[in-house]
Amino acid sequence: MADKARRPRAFEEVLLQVERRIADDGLRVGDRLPGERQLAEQLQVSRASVREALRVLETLGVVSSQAGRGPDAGAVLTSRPDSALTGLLRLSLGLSSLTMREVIDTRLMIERWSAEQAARRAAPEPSGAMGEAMRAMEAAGSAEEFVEHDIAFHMAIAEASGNRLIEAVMRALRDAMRRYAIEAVERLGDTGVLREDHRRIHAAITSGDAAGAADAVTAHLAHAYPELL
Amino acid sequence: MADKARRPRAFEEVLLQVERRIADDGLRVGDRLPGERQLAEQLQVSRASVREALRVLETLGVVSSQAGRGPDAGAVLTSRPDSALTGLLRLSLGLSSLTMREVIDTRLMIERWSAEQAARRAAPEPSGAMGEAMRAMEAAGSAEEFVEHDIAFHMAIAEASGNRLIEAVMRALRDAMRRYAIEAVERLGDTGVLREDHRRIHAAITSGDAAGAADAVTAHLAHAYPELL
DNA sequence: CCTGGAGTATGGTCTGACCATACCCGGCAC
DNA sequence: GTGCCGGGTATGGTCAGACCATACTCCAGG
Repeated sequence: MADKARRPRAFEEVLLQVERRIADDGLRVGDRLPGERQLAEQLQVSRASVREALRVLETLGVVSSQAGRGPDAGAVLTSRPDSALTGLLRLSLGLSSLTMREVIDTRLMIERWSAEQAARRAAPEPSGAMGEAMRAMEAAGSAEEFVEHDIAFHMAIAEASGNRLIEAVMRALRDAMRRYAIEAVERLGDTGVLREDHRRIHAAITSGDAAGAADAVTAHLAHAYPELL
Repeated sequence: MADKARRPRAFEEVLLQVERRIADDGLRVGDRLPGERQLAEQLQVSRASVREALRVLETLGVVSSQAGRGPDAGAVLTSRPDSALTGLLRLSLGLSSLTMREVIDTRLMIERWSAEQAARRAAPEPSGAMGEAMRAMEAAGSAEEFVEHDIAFHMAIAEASGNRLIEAVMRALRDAMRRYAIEAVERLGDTGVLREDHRRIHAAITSGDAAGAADAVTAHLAHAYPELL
């Protein structure tokens, strides 16, 4: 007999219906969902079940709830995948179901790819975010501060890749491993090597040297996490 | 005054406490959380709020709830990040906040990397999962069936990379784009090119040819999604 | 020793109430 | 007429308590 496939829970039904409505009605970011009470009546479930479904959607970064009244109130469709990914990774690391090695390897894969893409596009770098982050790192007074600007530097590369999915994953990775990165910097003591790496990466990208950028990224991570690579 | 930082909601407090407990008590996968009623009393919130928090954790793939009694009942810590990632991607695609191009590009990045890693490890492929999937694809009678085994083939590569995070992301990607993949196969009509690609990828990996495996993967995706690459 | 049913702990769901927030709008003061 | 101010109201946030469904535990009886 095998697959029992237990009766779906009420909130799962709500989830399906809402998802279907998003697809069928062509709802976009910024549109509003019906109120909790209204949704409950339409789907013949209790408001509590509707709320559980909305909580799931909120966790997935698909809706954002605001109390009160007016155009901004209620459950509004949004799109912020980062927070969900971050929570996911942080908890997975907390549960030791992922090793830091796996996270760093993933980061290496993403950063090599992003740097290559960014170098191929070459031109843009309109915001000058990478340069600004590099300057801020020079002036950083603590490991925390240094890492903060380091994240900004690497996120600028991910943004320059032009792929929002990869950018979101990268953001989540960095957020989840922030503490670990700070410890790594403290352990390292001198950040001179890292800053020099950044200069090389930046130079390779702005000069359009994709292969050089990828190699520089690889060397950089090896310097930052010698215990892993 | 700027940052109001509205009062945290009750379930968010529960979330924090549970997360803290996981870290402090060193809880591992398989351990159980207190019952909903007990948690509600300990944290001085209603059971509804506890349930909303648990629903979030379940969404993130951190706990799994089972009714009834006994060792397997209650909220058990698990680790299945795939489902959360899948929902996230599926909804993001539904909301058009991600394009298929971004998803395919990400897939290309992951598959190239996985194939390279798998080739470097070379030896294993103990389960013969790749070969089995290839045989099943030969016998497939419909696009749906073909894609199902195609997913199995590519997941076998991701598994062979040895990185569970990347494997989880890959699983989510394939699940979220299943429908799109089926349509692509139907549009293509003849799967001969794809099957030949699979053979080349498999041969490169088993012979330890990392660069060849990566190139074969790139060619494969270009054949499958000519409109994008 | 085995078997079956009562007991019970757990999640799943519903109801109905009340609070907090924030817009909307009408009326009042100027 | 203009402006402010306060009630009305729709929305999410929270709670308490009840009942149902499920599945293990344990003990009585064969």
